[in-house]
Amino acid sequence: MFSKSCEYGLRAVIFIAEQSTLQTKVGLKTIASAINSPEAFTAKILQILTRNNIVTSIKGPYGGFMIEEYRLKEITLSEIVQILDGDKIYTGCGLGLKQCDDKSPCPLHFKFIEIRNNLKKMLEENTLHDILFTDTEKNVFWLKT
Amino acid sequence: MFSKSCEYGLRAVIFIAEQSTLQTKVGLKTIASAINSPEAFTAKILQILTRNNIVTSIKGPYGGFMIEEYRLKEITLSEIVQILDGDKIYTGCGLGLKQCDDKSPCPLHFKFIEIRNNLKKMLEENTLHDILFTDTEKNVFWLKT
DNA sequence: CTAATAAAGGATAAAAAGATCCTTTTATAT
DNA sequence: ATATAAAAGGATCTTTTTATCCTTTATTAG
Repeated sequence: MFSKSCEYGLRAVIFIAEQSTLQTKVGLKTIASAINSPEAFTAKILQILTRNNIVTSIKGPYGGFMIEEYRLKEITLSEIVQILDGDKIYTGCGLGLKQCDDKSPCPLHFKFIEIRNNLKKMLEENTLHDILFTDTEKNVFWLKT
Repeated sequence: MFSKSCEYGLRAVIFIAEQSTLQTKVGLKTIASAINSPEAFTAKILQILTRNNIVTSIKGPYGGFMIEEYRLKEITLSEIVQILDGDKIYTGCGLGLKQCDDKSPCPLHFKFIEIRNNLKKMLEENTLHDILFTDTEKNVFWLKT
């Protein structure tokens, strides 16, 4: 569904968000080991997320990554996915046709947009805050990757 | 959503199915140009689909690919997707975690399985026959890739 | 000011997906 | 039987994605 970059990105952001609610800033090593992702690759993804103002980074000793409290209710999963995977997941045809829309639909078009709209809706409706506070086993799942 | 192989495969199968209802067997060149896919790559995909008894191939002059009439109501989109992309689309965690299920769910788990189940249901419920006969502009869309 | 720490960023490498080429096998018409 | 047409299959190449390494920049404590 999502690229590896996007999966790592989402995991990283959710983890950072979680720690941020505890007023804790986290470094790359901590993040990568918590979410079980390759460190250097995760660094690249965090750079992108930093440039796109999803996370805030602080350089130097005692530095790390964090997300401002007020941003938790603003940032949606959709934004993160769009930054890391673009919008092909929202706009792409199921059969990969360039020209496929309501006017000239592929044979799967109408069945497909239904699914895609559900996904889109879900990603747009869920902010980091929502994800953190409907988590059934908060802070626990990370240990089981 | 799907890999390129799977997109080409679905397009090829739908095209072959369409032609098969007209009692017409089609060759690789015809298929690749109709569905706008790379010929040699499409050949590989058709090999896989032949081995998996989705399409029937006939070698030699006047050969080509076809789908038996009675198979049209049996073959679902789901089968084709599973053959070409495996079942990660059905079973994989949205965040890419190995261990993620109802018992130890990732933070997106319950929101995700809803989407995935919709997709699964759609692919399982639609046979080639269904796709062919709910196509709004039958035989036309291929020309517009 | 210096040493140390941590993120940023450039360059490169490895793996996977996508695509092509060429030879072999099978079947058909003449 | 032979020439030909078409799919099967092996080998190889290209591109994209995933991943690593190393140098530079920024920040902090002492």
